[in-house]
Amino acid sequence: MAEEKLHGAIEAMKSSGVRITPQRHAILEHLIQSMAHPTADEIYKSLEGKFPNMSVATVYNNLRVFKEIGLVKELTYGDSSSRFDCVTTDHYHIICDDCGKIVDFHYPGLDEVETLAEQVTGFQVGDHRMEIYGSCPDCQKNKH
Amino acid sequence: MAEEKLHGAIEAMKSSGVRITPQRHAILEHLIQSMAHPTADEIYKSLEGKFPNMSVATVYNNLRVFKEIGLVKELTYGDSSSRFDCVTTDHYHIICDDCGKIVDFHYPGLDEVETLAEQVTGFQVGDHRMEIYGSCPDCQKNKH
DNA sequence: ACACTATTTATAAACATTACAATGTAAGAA
DNA sequence: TTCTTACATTGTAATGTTTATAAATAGTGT
Ligand SMILES: [Mn+2]
Ligand SMILES: [Mn+2]
Ligand SMILES: [Zn+2]
Ligand SMILES: [Zn+2]
Repeated sequence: MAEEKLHGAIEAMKSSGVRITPQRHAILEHLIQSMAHPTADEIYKSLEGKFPNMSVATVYNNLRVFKEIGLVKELTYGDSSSRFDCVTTDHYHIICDDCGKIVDFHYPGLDEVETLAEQVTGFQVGDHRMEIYGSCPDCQKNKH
Repeated sequence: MAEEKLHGAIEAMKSSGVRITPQRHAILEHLIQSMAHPTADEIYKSLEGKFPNMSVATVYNNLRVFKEIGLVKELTYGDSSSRFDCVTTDHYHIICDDCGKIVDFHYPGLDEVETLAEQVTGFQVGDHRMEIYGSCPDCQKNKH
């Protein structure tokens, strides 16, 4: 499944006129295989064995390119680094306050909320963001 | 109304053993009077007439103190500075993609979403965050 | 293989925020 | 009121993430 996704992503790059470089391929591969919503620096570190000379700027540059093509979504947080997610379907996230783990959470889009917000505020609504915070099963055990 | 709120906030500080300094008073006053969810730097700049020697670190320090007492909530954003909100009642925000304006949006808490997330993920949920993005009435006009 | 241009690399810079140490001061005690 | 002292402020340096820049490199169509 990851194979096909990678292949599809490469096709998307080709049809957008974006060159396929070894670094791009590796970053994309890492993103698709990772379930963990990695940071730019985590990607950078995980590839330094394969690409000892790769610059961290390359990771950031390519994540921006992937975002522009729509292959990747950036999850921003105030305190710490952004995390990156291969978009397949729309989904929300639940985040552990204790260890920072991010888990996908599928739930129908909050369309009524958007509609009401439009009526009440006069904004023309385009998007929304929702995240749930709590304690993951592992961290619950380690607490008592 | 702002008067009473400020007074209540000062009482909360007293009972938490937090000293009332002129800088603290002014920062709190600015936060309570502002509808605009200011950044630390905006607060700093707005007070430089009154306190020409105030350090920006003082603003950050005190915003942290206010957060710890529960007088203020921090709204974090990936790209840019945090914004600060005097908490009265729970509410959401709608944010203009074009000019950055933040408007309060009152809506019942998404309790069913939290409950379902708990069941599905095994997390113990404590909180959630939701924001709506779009184009504010002013920016809609300026577009045409 | 060549040419053209996008991409990578290395490094410096930008920016928000925090850490630190020295100085100043709020608030309770005497 | 004055004294005391722990807490607060200030100025500056440091941190961490992300972006900008320019020179070197390499992908792609011909
Ligand atoms: Mn995800
Ligand atoms: Mn608000
Ligand atoms: Zn956890
Ligand atoms: Zn606007």
